[in-house]
This record gives sequence, structure tokens and C-alpha cells, in this order.
Amino acid sequence: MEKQVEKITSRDVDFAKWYTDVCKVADLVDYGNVKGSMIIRPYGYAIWEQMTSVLDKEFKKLGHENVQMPMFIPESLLNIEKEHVEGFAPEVAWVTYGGKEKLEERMCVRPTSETLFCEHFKKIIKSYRDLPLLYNQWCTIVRWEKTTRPFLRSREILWQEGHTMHATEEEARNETLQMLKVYEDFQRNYLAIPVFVGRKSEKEKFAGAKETYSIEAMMYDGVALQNGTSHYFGQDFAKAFDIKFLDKDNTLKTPYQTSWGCTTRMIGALIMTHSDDRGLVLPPNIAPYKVCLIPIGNDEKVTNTLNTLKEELDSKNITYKVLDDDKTPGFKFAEAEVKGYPIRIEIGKRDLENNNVTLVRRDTLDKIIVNKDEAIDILPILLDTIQSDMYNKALKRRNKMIYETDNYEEFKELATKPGFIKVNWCGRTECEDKVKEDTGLKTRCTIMDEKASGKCPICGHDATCKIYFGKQY
RNA sequence: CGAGAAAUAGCACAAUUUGGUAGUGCACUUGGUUUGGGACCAAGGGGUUGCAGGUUCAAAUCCUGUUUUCUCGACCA
Repeated sequence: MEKQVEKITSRDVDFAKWYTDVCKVADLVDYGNVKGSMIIRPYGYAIWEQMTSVLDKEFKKLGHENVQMPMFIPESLLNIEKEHVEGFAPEVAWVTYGGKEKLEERMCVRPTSETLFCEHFKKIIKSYRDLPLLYNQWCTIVRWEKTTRPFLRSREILWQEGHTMHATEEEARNETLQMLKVYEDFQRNYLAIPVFVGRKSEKEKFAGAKETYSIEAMMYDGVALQNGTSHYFGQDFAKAFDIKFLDKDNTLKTPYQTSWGCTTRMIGALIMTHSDDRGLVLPPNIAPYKVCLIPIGNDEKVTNTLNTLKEELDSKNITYKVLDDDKTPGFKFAEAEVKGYPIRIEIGKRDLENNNVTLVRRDTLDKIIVNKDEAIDILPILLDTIQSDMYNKALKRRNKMIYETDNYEEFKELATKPGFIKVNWCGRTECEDKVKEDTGLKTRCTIMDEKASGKCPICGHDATCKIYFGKQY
């Protein structure tokens, strides 16, 4: 216990340092040589693979197909949609040499692939029969960020981007919201992260989009993390790229477009939502290993029980990790805690004298002594309990940090506390700017299931929606 | 990108003030003893002191530049 303190800074002492300590001590990530690049190590990558496998199945279930686009975008191509290029220009990386020769036209490393998809779509969309076109790609992108942190903000980002084209506005709007829902359900059911889902303000929306929707989570320290976005583009890109299809009525029409994405930032959200001073705490539904088996001593009975449990876990398809070297039990317990395995099973001869083993929940550290023959049978229920307990704990904590006010003086006071502030809002950018200047807070997203009911506390105009304000990562 | 701090073995640090043989603990390897909260004994391996210049008989140490990390700000979908 003493030694943990040396390794992981306490969460309540220095949250930022705690976060990077957990990332490193749990062997998730190491720094690359270029600022903002990261080496995602096997355990960190295993978590990402869990995420991608679940999401990829969901995408495919809804008819999306995976593709792989080039990573370079010629400058002329990036420049086609005006708002888009203005939004991204400050943070793209440029390739200007090929070998020793200076390129005729410089190319950027994709910061996102709307332009690449559009150019391709122009070639392959001819008829209404080609629509909807539902593509997705798993890839890395580059955005030259100034401040970087592992998983939360890096220059090279591992992500997924969906790009779709539709014959009608309604269909495209439905797609935008449908994919938003996929993200929301995923975060709730797998990551056990409570999220707000809503529309971004004009000021905060994606460069070139008509509407941007986002998933907003609140971290342990009350700071917001945008964890997934879905955009409705209308016809703006399609018109800029001159994409047309021949509809059933034999007239040429312009299709409607969406894009949506989420990144390894979700790993950061996972850490900053659930983990503690002992290390990582992973929700069972996303943990690469659900169970950690810890034999204590090299007694024959211990070894036999270990082997039996392994067989039972295999037969039930429950993933597990075994710590069976000759480290001391204390070392193994600490190791299991730092890695955040949801349940560890301690197998020692003291318990075995009564045919028992000890189960320990990572989230609560509660110990449960059970008969060794029943240990595996109760796991599925216990894992489910841990999953829902973790969600509820996170939800309760988040809800405590949500404030509501209709008075701007009170708003400014609340803004000094960690958390979100819920207000009626007029929707005007100048109010956002004023709040930013007075408090440093920005709008998160609108509240979709609540109507405006009063005046905007910032300017006194009639409110058009309700929205959350908060500090962001 | 601005202000500040830091960089010495995988990690944490010492030696830098006052230039003169790079060291300690943990980790690692081998053998043995151990095993219910970060074990013990013995032997061993590991370094271009972030990188590049400069000053000097001599640089981890002084100077300049640069890269990376951290903090605060600005920027950021």
C-alpha cells in the first residue's frame, strides 16, 4: 500500500498527474518521440480492440461497410469546401517533399476524410439505386494540436469515421441521430459512462456541417469530455463536390450527407470516470480480461483448483488472466488492482481447507468467500452487478455536479465549481462569447428532451433551448 | 503558440552549487529459500548523462541552440 502511493499520485491531490500515472502504471500507453504521438501498448490496445469489435458489429448490423481511404489529401482537394478548410487549416500537417524532390502540390495528412469520401462518391454515385451509401473506416488521422495528453488530445488519433450519402434529407437526418444513439448506448452499456446527448451550438459545430450532435461525458473532476460526434451535412459538401444522382422521377438531384466518429479518447474517458488511486477500474463489459486468477503458494491443491477454474472459465467463454509466478500474494493483488481486472479470484490453501476461494470485486474491493465449485457459476451475475453498480456510481456523482440557474450572477458563481450548468439559452453566439470571457465555460450540447421555458440569463432574450455549459478537456 | 519548470540505467533519484573515475534504491537475469497485501539470501547484467554545437588540458556539471514532458494561459469539432 505504501508503495502504490509512490507510483500513482492521489486523484484528489493532483488529478492531471493521477491520470497520466494511471495510463503509465497500468501499461496502457507510452510517449512517442514526436509531441502528441503515443505508443498504445498491448493492454491499452486490447481495450481499444474490445471497443472496436463491439462498435464494428453495430455499424455492420445497420448496413455500413468498411473501406480504407488514402491518408494524403492534395491541397486543392481539401480546399473545395470553404468552411471546412477554414476550420481545419490551422491544424493540418503538410507533406511537401517526396524523397528529395519538392512536390508540385503539397498534401496534408488527413485530419478527417470528408473531402476524400466526397471525391470518391462523385465517381460512384449515379442513381438512386446507389443510395444510401453507408461507409465507415477505421484509421488514424493527424491534427497538429498545441497541447497534448495521452488519449485525450493527441496529434495522431486512432478513430473510426462513418460517411454516408442519402437520397433524402429525412433519411440523412435519421442516420445522424441513429449513429448518435449507437454511441450513446455503447457508452452507457459497455463503458458504464453516463452521457448527455445533444446538439452543438453554431459556434461549436464541425467545420462545414449543418448540424453537429455530440456525446458529452463528465469526468471525475467535473470537466467535460466530448466523446463522439455525429454530423448532418445537408447538401453543402455534395454541391461543392458536384455529387448528383438520377432519382426515380428521372431528374438529377443532390444527395444528403452525414459523418460520425469516435476515437481512443474513449479510453481516457473510461479512466477518468471509473479509476481510483489503486489504478484502473474497468467495467466488465469492456475489460479484456474479466477475471484474474491468483494462486497463493505452490500447494498441489492450489494448482489443481487453479486448473479446474481455468477449464470452467474456458468452457463459459469468460476471459481471464493468471498471475502464477512466484511473486508474493500482495504483489499480485496490487498488480490485479492496477490493471483493473473486474474480479480477482484468490486461490489459497487456507480457504481450500473449507473448499472455498475468495472473490474480490475491483470496483468496491469487497471480498466474497465462496465454495470453489460455485465460484464460476456466480461470475456472470457478479459481473453484471459490477457493470451496473459502476454506471450508477458514475451517474450519481455526475448528477451531483449539475447545477441549474436563471440568474447570471449566480451562474458566474456556479462557474467556479466543477461540473455543468444547465440554463435556458437564446442560442446566440454573442452570449456564448460573453460566458467564455467571464467564466471560461463553453456550451456543451443542447438538452434534446427539454423545451426552453423562460429567458436567457445572459442577455434576457427569450430562450430557444436548454443547454449545458462546462469546462472541457 | 506565450510564460514557467524539468530531462542522468526500465522507474524514482544522487553526483551539477565549487568542471576531475557516473552512483544508490526498486525493477531485470541466474541459483536457492519462500508465498493470504508490493518477500529473503547470494551472484550478475544494464549508461554516448535527451539531442547538436561551443568553452576547457578535462563537461552530467558552464554557455548557445534544439527536442520531449509537466503546469498555467491562448488555441482546439
